[in-house]
Amino acid sequence: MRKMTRRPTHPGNIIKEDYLLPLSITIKDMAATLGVSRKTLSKIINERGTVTPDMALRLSRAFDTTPDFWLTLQKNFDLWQAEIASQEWKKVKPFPKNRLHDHNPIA
Amino acid sequence: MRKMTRRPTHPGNIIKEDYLLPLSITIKDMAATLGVSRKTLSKIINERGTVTPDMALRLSRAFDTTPDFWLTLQKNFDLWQAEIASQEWKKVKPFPKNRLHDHNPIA
DNA sequence: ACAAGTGTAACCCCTTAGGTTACATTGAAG
DNA sequence: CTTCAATGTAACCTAAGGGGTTACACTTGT
Repeated sequence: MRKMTRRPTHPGNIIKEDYLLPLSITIKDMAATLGVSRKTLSKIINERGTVTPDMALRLSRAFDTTPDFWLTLQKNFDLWQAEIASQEWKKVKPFPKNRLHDHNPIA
Repeated sequence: MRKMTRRPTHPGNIIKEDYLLPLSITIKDMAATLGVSRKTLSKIINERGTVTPDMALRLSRAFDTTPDFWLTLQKNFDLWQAEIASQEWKKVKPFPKNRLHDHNPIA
């Protein structure tokens, strides 16, 4: 199991680098196109906001991508955040593996 | 571009079918092992709760899986929910592709 | 009958997405 | 220099939701 050591790319960074700047469009106008407030898009682009499922759908429409692309970026970012936000989850003790068959039905 | 799929598998279903039942453990005990309340785990198993990043980390520890596995299941479920929860996102008009260089072949 | 496991409601606290409005700053255009 | 659009952001509001506890009704195995 690979552990993530560096901060994952925030979806806002992709929006900015690959769409906002190349298109030479303002945040204000892009927000209007996406049908969200300027604040919402601004927060995401400045990596202080979250790409919600609804936002991912809007981005996928606007930029001809998959909503999954955006949500995966956000998921990886959220996971990285959760890993460092608390250490409580590390106290969880694993169940004995000998009783598990991973994703196979029990014999 | 894949469209409307069936209702994605909820992570709670995986927990139940692949771990709870094979291990012959109670929700009460599993919740204790995960370090969450019975209510929280019960909701997830009955597909009324969400696997949060923190919960994904706990599940990954308990069942020797990756947190990503659980979060991806939840992400797909959330996306499916968002698609049918509202139609507003369909009103978003795409930006002209001819000026983008992202994941599409350049014209 | 009894006890355990369970779903769930009621109630609490806390966080957060997203909208509006307002304000200070920046930068470009005049 | 002046003007103004764009921007980041704070303040404020609403709605939603996660997660905890407690309590209650129901089911099932003993």
